[in-house]
Amino acid sequence: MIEITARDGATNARRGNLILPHGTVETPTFMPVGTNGTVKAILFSALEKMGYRLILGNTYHLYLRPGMEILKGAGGLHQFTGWEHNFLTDSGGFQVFSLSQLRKITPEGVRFQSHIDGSRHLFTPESVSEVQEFFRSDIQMVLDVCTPPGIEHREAEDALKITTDWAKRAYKRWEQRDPSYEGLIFGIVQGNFYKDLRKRSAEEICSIDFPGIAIGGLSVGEEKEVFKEYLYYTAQYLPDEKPRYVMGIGTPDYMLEAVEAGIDIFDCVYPTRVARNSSVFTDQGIIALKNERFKNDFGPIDPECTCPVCRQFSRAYIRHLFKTREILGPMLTTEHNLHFMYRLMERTRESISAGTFKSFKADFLDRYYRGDK
RNA sequence: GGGGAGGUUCCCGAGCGGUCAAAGGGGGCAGACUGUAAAUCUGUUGCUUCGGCUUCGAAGGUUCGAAUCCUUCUCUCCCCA
Repeated sequence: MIEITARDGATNARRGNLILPHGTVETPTFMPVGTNGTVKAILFSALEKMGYRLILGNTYHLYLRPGMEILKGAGGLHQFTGWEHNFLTDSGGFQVFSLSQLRKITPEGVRFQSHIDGSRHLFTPESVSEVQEFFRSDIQMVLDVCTPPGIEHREAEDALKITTDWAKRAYKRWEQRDPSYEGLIFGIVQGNFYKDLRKRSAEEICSIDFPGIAIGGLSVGEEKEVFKEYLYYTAQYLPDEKPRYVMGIGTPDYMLEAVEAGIDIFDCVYPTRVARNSSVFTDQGIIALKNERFKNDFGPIDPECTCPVCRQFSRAYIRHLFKTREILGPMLTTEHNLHFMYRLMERTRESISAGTFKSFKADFLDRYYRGDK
């Protein structure tokens, strides 16, 4: 559940505490993505030190490797990985989307082939909930059908219907969980880029008493203006008293839009993925450290940043690490980017409490877009 | 001293008479990345006033035409003495 501790007033932005089995998470919050039970290129201890209390794991990947036997044997994801705070686990719905050539959706569930060894598997809303229970996931996500922009209304509606049906089945299965398992389950709104379908999906999903609601199917290749339009449009139908989660967004501009729309949680591979490709966030935009112009730049990534990386290492050195393909390069940029994201959320929360979110967002984005890196 | 192999665009390396400014790697440069099949992928990499111009160790030669054939020189590596 979520307790709202402050509201911005001028916008729908809100601050709160998300109470979960492995501790409270301050919202709005960004979740780093840890697909395989690790946030790539960084230690849990570093995440913890930054302040992260909730990260994402992936059902699809963990189910395939190491597999259920090992995860059950370990006693769940926390025990297996050593991450002592919360895990939200994605259902595999997105992999059904992104690995579309390897799967077939039926009303029963999704049949798919492993991208690793081609082996055949079936995910149903029930089985996916059960798997996530075995993970001892703090927030499990329902299996859903995520669709790309540009499809016909008819096709989007079909996906919506299946998503709603699966949501009901998943919720029912979750209600029958083992009493010792305290994890929550979130429903996911779909509806593609059709307003009637978004509204309908939101109403159908919200009619089920999920402890939290996610907006899915955004940031799947549509234009930013379209993203914003459907974000705000969909968010208005979500219940105020429940945690709200927009799946798959993670650039400062998208995140601040989501906060303004009243969203509490987001996740994204972006900050960690681009970090491994040498891009780093600063208040003045994103820069690619592998670029030649940084070879003699002995200053920190971001002079305003207080992270350990910025205190100790220069742009020129990190560029050198990337040019030489040293593993430390991605490690340092990942740490910086996650620190940046945490700080951005922290500043966002502070501005909501102060009632200055609107101007904080405007000022931040003004500098961010202006560049001057 | 004798015998053999070879010098290709930043590097390695293919090419062995025209379709070659020259395959393929590497390196360089740039771009992309948004519920992670990603420490990945894509583009580009002689000069150009875009008509061309210069380039395959050097200099000559054969040919309509040469990185590719011939001669000499030069350098490198290997084997034998």
